[in-house]
Amino acid sequence: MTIENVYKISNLKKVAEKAGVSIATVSRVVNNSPNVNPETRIKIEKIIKDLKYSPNRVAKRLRNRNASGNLLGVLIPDIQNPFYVEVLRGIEDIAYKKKYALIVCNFSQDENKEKMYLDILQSESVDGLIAAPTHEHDQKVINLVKTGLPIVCVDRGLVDVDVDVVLVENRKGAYSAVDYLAKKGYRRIAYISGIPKLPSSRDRELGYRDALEANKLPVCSELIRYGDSRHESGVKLCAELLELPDPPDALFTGNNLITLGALETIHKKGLKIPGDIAVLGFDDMYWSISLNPPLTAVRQPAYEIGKCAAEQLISRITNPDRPTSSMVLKTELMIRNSC
Amino acid sequence: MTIENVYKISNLKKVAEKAGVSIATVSRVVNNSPNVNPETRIKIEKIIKDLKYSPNRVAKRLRNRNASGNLLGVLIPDIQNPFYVEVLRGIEDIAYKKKYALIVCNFSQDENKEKMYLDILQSESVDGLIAAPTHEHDQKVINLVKTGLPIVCVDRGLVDVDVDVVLVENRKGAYSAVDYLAKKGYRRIAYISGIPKLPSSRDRELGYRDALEANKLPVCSELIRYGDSRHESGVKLCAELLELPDPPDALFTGNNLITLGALETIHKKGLKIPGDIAVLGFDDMYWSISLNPPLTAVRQPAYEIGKCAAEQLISRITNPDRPTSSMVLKTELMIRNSC
DNA sequence: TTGAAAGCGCTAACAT
DNA sequence: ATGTTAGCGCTTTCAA
Repeated sequence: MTIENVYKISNLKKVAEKAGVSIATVSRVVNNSPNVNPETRIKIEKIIKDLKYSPNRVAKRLRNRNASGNLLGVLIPDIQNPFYVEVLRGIEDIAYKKKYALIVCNFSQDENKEKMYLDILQSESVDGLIAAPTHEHDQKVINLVKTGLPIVCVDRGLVDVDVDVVLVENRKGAYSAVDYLAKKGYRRIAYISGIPKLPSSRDRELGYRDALEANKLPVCSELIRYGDSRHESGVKLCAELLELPDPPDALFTGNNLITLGALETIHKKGLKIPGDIAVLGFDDMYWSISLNPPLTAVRQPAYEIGKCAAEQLISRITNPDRPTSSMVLKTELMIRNSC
Repeated sequence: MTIENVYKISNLKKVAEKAGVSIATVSRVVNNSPNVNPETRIKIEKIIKDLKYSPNRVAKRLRNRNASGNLLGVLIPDIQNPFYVEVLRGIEDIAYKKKYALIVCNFSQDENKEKMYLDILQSESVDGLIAAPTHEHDQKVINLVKTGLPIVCVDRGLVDVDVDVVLVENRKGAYSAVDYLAKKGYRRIAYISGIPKLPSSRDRELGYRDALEANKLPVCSELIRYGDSRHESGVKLCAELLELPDPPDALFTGNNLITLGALETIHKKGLKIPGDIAVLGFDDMYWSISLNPPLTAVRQPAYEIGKCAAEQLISRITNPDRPTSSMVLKTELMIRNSC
């Protein structure tokens, strides 16, 4: 393998020189413009191969700020959360298929990072953005939508602005979970909520309340706890619940990180699941079945959420005047042995 | 259209016009060049703020292909593996601190994707790359190193080429695990390896064999199984092991995905841990303690790996002539209740 | 069918 | 201290 084969720094000019044509013609060949003499095309294509020419994405984007640079931004609140990883996988697969590259930005729930990444994404002239904003009033994302940049929100929408969004039926999903618990005979069903300012958390709480009511079970405010969406709040709030004079006999956790935290507490106390306390989590994980006992959970179709979002986004980029739409995907109760 | 005009991004020219100076002067202000009149600077800074000017990263990179565009590439084999997520977190934190943006590319063990992302990264003129190559002979990454692009490898090195690398003591880590098992009295200790062509897998196997020998335990080939690094191979190979005429009394799993798969099989068979079979996994996870029983595991300092790699990379970018180095980080045995 | 040239936004060498 | 300008690699009129 010679050095020339390894270095890959050729550009339009070099190809043009070698072919004895202008860079415009080479550009036309590269971009499959019809107005090229077939013979010229063949000759140039060969040289392109020889020189291992491949277009410089940066120059292309600089030139065509408003055409497609085949670059999408993805803004993720917490890459440690397997839910978002799964969403990302869905996005990646569609992007790969449609030849888009991704700039993935994880802001770890840090609004300063979020702002920085949003600025970078804009500065990089991405063609579009898939984002899970920190909340419905996330002004930074709202402003970006107002610039006209194609954006699709996942998991939560945005207030005061028209934007494509992909959601799941949080309320119904929570209802099905708590209803299942109630029908199984559990009477004191607790709920640990994720960040309460997220619409998804509120909707899940609504579903929880609906199901309690439908099953003629009282809503006890001491059985509802509000955390952030971190592992630690699951640990702590579950402990509080368990130390209640009249502790719950079942626990519905608002998201997977909270579930994991709650499990930690339950195991630490040596409690049996579901004997001492039943557990049902919102968010399934590919290894929920590896838990002991395997966890019953409300599955969000995370991979599909990612796919849909990417498809929506690319469709909007292609056709910016299409009216905004919101997709709502169904959840599924994965029944295993934790309740 | 009007909306787009309102939020139109400003550039050097606009700032220069409004300030009545040349774009060069504005550029000097932006880049903190000393050669600018303090009064001019103040005036320009105000206008920059008013116009919400921020430099266009794409133009900057095109212009300075070899200077710093403050952009790093990260190539990850499997974002579903919590180990890499943790590494990524370490990289992110350093990058954020040093004002580098990241293009994160997950190729999901797909070599075609890997190739595409490598091409994209190069085409995007990243300043440097942190990569976990598919294996030591990964020609695509080797070629990239040969182009002179600053690269740091994590988790595995590269053969035939001089490159910075950040590793952990795989052999020692595995030794400590299996030695612990042996000292606890387990006699038939099985090992499920990850992809055997990875140096890390081989080193862990070496550590396993060392420990067996040191404890005067025979090495039984039927107790060593080779998988890929996926969940499914843990499921399947663990089942094979358990169906042996003389099944193992302890299981050492080569990475976290395999551990999860093995756990799934063990629970499905209704076996007790550690009574029926002890389990010790390579790779700790932040929720290992949420498992039942909490998992004893060899902790790799994944976050630190990411931090070190990012620091190494930035240092190499700053000083390309520094000799290559390899860092080896220590592992830690996290003793819990699964053995 | 092809080429010449402008220009995307920026930096830096050179000039003033 | 400040301005002028070439050029990074590309696409796209406009001309020929």
